[in-house]
Amino acid sequence: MSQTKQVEEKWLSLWESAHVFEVDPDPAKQKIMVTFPFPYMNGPLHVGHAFSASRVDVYARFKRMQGYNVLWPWAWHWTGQPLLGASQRVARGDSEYIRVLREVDGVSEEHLQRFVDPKYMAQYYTDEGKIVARRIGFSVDWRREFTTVYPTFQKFIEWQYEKLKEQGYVTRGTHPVVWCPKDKSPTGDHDRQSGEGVTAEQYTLIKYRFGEKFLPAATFRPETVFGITNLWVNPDAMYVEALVNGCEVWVISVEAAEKLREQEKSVVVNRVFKGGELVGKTFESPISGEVFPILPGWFVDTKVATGIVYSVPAHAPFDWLALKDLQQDPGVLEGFGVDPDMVLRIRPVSIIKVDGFGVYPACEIVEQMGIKGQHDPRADVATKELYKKEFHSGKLMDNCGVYAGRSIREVKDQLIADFNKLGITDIMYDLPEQVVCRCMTPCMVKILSDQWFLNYSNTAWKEKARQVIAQMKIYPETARSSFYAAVDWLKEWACARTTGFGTPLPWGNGWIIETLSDSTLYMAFYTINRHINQNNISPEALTAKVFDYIFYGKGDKAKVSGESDISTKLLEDMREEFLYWYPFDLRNSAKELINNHLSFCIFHHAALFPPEHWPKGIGVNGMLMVEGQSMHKSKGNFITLKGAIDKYGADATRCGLLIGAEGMDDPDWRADNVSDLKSKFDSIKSFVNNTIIAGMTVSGGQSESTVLEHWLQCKLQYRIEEATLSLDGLKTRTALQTALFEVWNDIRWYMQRKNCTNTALPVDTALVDAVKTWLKLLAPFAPYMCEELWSQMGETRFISTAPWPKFDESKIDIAAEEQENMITDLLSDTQNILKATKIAPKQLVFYTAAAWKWQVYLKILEKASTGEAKISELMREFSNNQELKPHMKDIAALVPKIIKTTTKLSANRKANMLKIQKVNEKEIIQDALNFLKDRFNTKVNVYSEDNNTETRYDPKNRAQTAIPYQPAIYIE
RNA sequence: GCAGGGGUCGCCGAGCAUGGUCAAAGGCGUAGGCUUCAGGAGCCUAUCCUGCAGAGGUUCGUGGGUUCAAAUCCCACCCCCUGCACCA
Repeated sequence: MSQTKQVEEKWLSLWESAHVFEVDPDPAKQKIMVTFPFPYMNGPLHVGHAFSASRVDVYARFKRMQGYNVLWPWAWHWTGQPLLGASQRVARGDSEYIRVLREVDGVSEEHLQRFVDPKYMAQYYTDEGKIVARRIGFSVDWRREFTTVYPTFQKFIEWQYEKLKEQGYVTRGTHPVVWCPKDKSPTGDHDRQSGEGVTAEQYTLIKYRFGEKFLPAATFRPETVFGITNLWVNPDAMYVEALVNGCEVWVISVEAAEKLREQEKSVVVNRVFKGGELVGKTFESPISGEVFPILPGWFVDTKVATGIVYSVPAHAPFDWLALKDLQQDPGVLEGFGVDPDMVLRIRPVSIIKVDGFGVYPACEIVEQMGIKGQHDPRADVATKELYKKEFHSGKLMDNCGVYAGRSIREVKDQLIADFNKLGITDIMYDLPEQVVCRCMTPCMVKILSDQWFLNYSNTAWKEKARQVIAQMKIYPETARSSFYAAVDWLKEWACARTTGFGTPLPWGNGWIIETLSDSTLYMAFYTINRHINQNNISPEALTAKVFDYIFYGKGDKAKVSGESDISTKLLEDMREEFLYWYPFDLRNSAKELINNHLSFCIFHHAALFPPEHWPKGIGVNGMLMVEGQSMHKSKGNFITLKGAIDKYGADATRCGLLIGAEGMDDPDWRADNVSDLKSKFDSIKSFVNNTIIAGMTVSGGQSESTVLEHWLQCKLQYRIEEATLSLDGLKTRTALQTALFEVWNDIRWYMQRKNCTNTALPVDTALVDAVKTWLKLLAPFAPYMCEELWSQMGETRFISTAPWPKFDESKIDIAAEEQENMITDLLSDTQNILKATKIAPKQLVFYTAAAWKWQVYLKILEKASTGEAKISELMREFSNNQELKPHMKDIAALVPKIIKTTTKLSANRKANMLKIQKVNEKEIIQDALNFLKDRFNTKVNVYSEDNNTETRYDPKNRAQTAIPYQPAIYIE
């Protein structure tokens, strides 16, 4: 077993046997409750789950170290259709699916056999999931675990839905769905063989009068009815005359008759015939009463809508092309009894004025694009482009009745409503593309009647949901607008279906609450489920009155206890536990859930809980990519969490995920980066062991407390501040970067400056403290490594519960900071010169500025930080100064130079320099001499400009160019 | 199409609210050096272009504009991601 794995197992079992993450209410402590949407158990946990959940865990661990009582519960989602579908695919022997189960999920043959039972499958993944969720180090209180098919949980859901219904949030209605006629069930994306993402589109049927009968022509653009010239039917396809809803006879395609039967229409076919029979006859527009001919259109696809299409050649490229073809080749009309002259007389009727086009946009665009005929594929492109333009910028012309002068955009909905009222239109749904069910049956649109909805259209409910958002923290803040947009946009949501796992609607016959609708309020259930699990409370005992008492404090507890067989003590405990933990402080998930799950959660809390129990914070993050691509089992880039931990260990996996992104950006999992991270952790381990722990034994705790130690401690304070602020804002990436790399860089710089890299030299207590702080800052991210090193450094308690470092103002040492700033500036200036001159140095000499220059420098700084440094003003002041007077000639040259360099300084540094006043640069450089020698691998000397010229080595007379904080440099 | 979020120096990414401190943090990669029996790791240095003295030039999706000054503000355009429903 690898060392990493040993360490992981060791600490996991120590945490668990010490019950570190099992938390009960503690009135003495402030609480934090964090949650992560329960994962759906039709497959193993993967690195995508781990990314979102790791953010939760890091936050939980951080808050725990800050002294909060932190609850982080977990559960498993079994509700819904996919588990059944998956199980059926195994039962059916779907070889591709089974291959994936074997190779990606790593399911053994023995288990696979039993996957024909969906519950077995779900239990398998749940068990596996729990093992990896523990291994990755999630600090979960497992006593509160459940799956959504637990009868006790279902009692909670029943209670929730009864409440929603009481308050009028549940409504009934009809809804079009993509439907598999064989399964007799809605076919969601997951159940489809092909046609993913396809949804029903609504056509307007304009019922043209055809004697006593009707020709319902389907369109998305009913406004074009004003520009009709003729109808198209496919002369070779089969049509029917059918009695629709017992009152009207419709002429439609055979396929359409089938489809309309599923759309709440009774359709009785009287007669079947060939479309050619219709050609040459005439019909009447219901709007104008005008009479038009029926012409042959072989392009008409009877599988689409009604198979009857009306022609608007002025605005529809296809219609124009088809008409032109007929006019140019009248021969095809033979045998239909159509007068070719009549066809030749047909002229487009323009009804829409659109920018960039003349009277007949369709004719123009066909001309412009050089489209040859109706079979030219670009005809489709032209159609799309023209439709778009007309919809957005088109205005209806005078021949459009009451709609004249209005834009299509603003008038469309009104027009459809008006036509409906007049009874001249109907609606029909159809699929824009073919959809095939997993059972290989082509799907159609069905209108489900008596469907149950959650009425998210309810304006009062929306308003309440907005209030929930307003009082909540959103991480990152930029996502807030998405939540408001989601609340505005949500409308009726079908909350029940007839198949799959889940809780039956308490009042509905055979309806099961669907999966997104049973995941909205359950966070409250975590608070009490510990008691339910531990006391084996039966589902029967969990009556509505029990929940009313626990969540609302309603009713007399003695009476409730008597009726439910739950002791009053237990009832009280549950009530208190709920009140203690609720509301949750953070719920974190991927951004794709904003529009459904997370918004539903907001809605349901708004509906059922008072403001004091409304969610306090929601976090969203991007979608995990793998090597730059979205992760899919089918793409072969699917990474299970188990696989990742086995390969890189828990710490590197966590950090590899979190270093990828924060905010709404999509993190990218790159195997190379994760293994780099793993080896980085290895070197941290060896650094702590070989340098720090070994050094501690040599030195036995010496403390030098030089400026360098102060500098290290000071820097650390900034890192603490940055990491703490970042974590409070759930900026896990910034926090990790600070905790890992920035602190590391500080420590490295310290080590270099002390010339104590590598070997087991004595280490200063300041360094030991710094390393301990470092481990604490890293502990939420890499808990296993940190526990291990923490204990190796002699600490006997868990780092997981050690106090989080606090920013300590007293450790800020601006003089130390400026000293090191000066050294780094000197270093980079020298290197810059070396690079430009390409000199191989024999000797380096630094000259620090004369004392009088400091007076000048500080005066300029003072001026620059309060306002503008004016040269003339400064010169006047300096010439009045007796000490400076002798240097006026030099000062004249110096002042503009200093002004230039000081403008480059940050306001913060200027302020610090002013506070410190003059520093002894020579001494500082003197102290850094060994370091500088090392760095440049040559002799280094330092002189002060004040020194006597004779004792100073300065062959090129550089010393005079020295400026405070910018010593002159001479390279030999 | 609609809604929300984005486009930064080889890559990943900070910065943009509150314009100047920005050739623009940090990480990765690459190159050179040290260390090492060797490999790896570690440590150091460099990494837009130019430059024999700490400097200059050209960059932040594209094109305009505001300003003494724009990665940052305004306008237009192009491109990418997420969602668009009965499905987790």
